[in-house]
Amino acid sequence: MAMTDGLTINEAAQTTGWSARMLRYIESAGLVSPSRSASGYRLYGAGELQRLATLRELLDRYEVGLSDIAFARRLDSDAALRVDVEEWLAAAPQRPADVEPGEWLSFEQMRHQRLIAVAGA
Amino acid sequence: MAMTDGLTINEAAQTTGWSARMLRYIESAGLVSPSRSASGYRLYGAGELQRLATLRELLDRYEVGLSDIAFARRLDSDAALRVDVEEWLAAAPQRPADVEPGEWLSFEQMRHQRLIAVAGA
DNA sequence: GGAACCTTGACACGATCGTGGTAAGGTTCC
DNA sequence: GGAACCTTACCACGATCGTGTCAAGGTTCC
Repeated sequence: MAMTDGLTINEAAQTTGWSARMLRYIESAGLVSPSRSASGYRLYGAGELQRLATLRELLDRYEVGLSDIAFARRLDSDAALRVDVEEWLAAAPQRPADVEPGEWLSFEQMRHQRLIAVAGA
Repeated sequence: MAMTDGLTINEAAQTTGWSARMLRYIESAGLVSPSRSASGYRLYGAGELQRLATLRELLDRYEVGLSDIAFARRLDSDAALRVDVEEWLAAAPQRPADVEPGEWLSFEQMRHQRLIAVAGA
């Protein structure tokens, strides 16, 4: 079976500027996972090549790491994580001053308090 | 002048379970920035103590790193970065098999047409 | 004025990230 | 059947992350 369904890893490397080593690494990070031929060869289609090109742009333009994009992907797929991170970030750096020092609110309590504050505002 | 506006760094460390070293590190990561006394001492108020406690919960519960939360914060404050990351992640979640060029070209338009041509060859 | 804090800066260390190699073995093509 | 690919699995290396510790100096409190 000829591999007409996409580029092999070295062809994809040539095309995108990534090294074959990095293409495997990017796959292990869960960012770009090409399909496989019957015998296990990676086959990069137009979609994967596009993603690899824009991934490079993304990293260069914003000076972020692959692990950052991997975390963003995790934020996208794990709703509970996303909500908790968002709520943590949303917590005001300054206090409404009605919190008693000494007893910390759990996430659920904090969420409840914030909902009350929003509803009452 | 007595520091009645908050806990000093070692008091905050005692209270939250973080080490004083880590409180400075967390501040350097832009996650929890206490106010300062006239002479430069960090003063942790109830809000900061709350954030430190929930930060620990967040890291433990999801096994994420401080750098991940710092990146989430950056995502929150940098709209352009957020949009570009979101669009990258949305481009091809999993195995689109055969993608129509018109679909994903909407992101970063013409610049990639050369790539697409090569991929199609 | 001394003890006990606080500050920034530095050195250190294991763990992980981002890369590159190499080795041992299977696949494709001619 | 051999050249040229591909696979996974390792070793290595500098850079950064998450910590601790220590030094040199300023501040607070008694």
